[in-house]
Amino acid sequence: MASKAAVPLSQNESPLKQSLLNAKQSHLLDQLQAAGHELSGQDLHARLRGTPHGMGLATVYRHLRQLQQRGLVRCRHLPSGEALYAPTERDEHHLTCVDCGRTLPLRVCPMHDVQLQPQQLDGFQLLFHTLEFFGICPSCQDRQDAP
Amino acid sequence: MASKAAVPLSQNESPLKQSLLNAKQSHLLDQLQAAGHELSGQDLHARLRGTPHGMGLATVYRHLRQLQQRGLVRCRHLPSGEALYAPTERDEHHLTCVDCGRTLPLRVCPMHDVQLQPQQLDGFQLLFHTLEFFGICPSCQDRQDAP
DNA sequence: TGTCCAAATGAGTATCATTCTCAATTCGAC
DNA sequence: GTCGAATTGAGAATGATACTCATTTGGACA
Ligand SMILES: [Zn+2]
Ligand SMILES: [Zn+2]
Ligand SMILES: [Zn+2]
Ligand SMILES: [Zn+2]
Repeated sequence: MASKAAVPLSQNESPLKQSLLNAKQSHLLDQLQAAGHELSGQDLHARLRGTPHGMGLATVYRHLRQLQQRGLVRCRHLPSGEALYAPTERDEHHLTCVDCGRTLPLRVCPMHDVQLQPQQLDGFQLLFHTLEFFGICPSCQDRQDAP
Repeated sequence: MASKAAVPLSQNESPLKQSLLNAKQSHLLDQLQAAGHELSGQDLHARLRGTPHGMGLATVYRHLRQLQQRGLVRCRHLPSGEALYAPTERDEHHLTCVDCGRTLPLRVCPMHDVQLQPQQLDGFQLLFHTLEFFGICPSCQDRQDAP
């Protein structure tokens, strides 16, 4: 993640992002995009500490909420209750073991081309979705069969 | 606890349910099915208090976890962090406003007939899924347009 | 450049759902 | 009835997130 040539805000920066985000929000989004995987609020706070873009924990959570409200970031909750954040542009979901908690990323989003009926939307402007699968992983299946 | 001859457990009781659940777990599941909508752990504890099926909060959460591990119950987390539980047999999902939090139940599950590729499952035994949509409700759209 | 106000910030504190601890109780087998 | 194992629940601990409020920042304006 180190760096992309000093260009703080990436090239794929959208007009939306430019017009609506302040510097700290952009840094959070950059961090999430660069990480390549989900991060918790605490993770983000820890990663930015010491860098020129460090910010307080309260600010991290405040901006994560706003990024969600703009549809740029989505979060899911682990069974532990911890919330993990990811950019919505990365349309990834997971398969999680209800027993040991092991998590497996899915390569494609099964909702990719499924459309919600406009009548179901009831006027809502759709921003993003969360989709998670739960099951029992192979090793937990074995443990259950022969304990 | 009181009696079981009296058939407190409903007629739709499946073999799975009979063989794997104890009395308290069945009462929790019955309560969730009877409610017709999602309930939090606190809700369940409050509803059962005073009835012959009352149980401690710790027990409620313990059994909710086990019901999830058996694939009989699923939960989703509100932005507030509160977890809401529902029976997996009720395949319902929601559309939630990221601004005011208003929630709209969807009538049908868009994943209903979408199948996950076996190769994606990597040996997992699939139990259930969670799917939630997020957007901006009509009244919050208005407020944003003309503040 | 100096003054002003509104918005943004963050250290510390509060909240609150969930989990943990462990002594007491219940269950089941003999 | 007795004994060990499993279940239970009251209360305390945990931990992520939200809140408070005094301070800082930033830009408009003179
Ligand atoms: Zn597992
Ligand atoms: Zn998706
Ligand atoms: Zn709204
Ligand atoms: Zn569904």
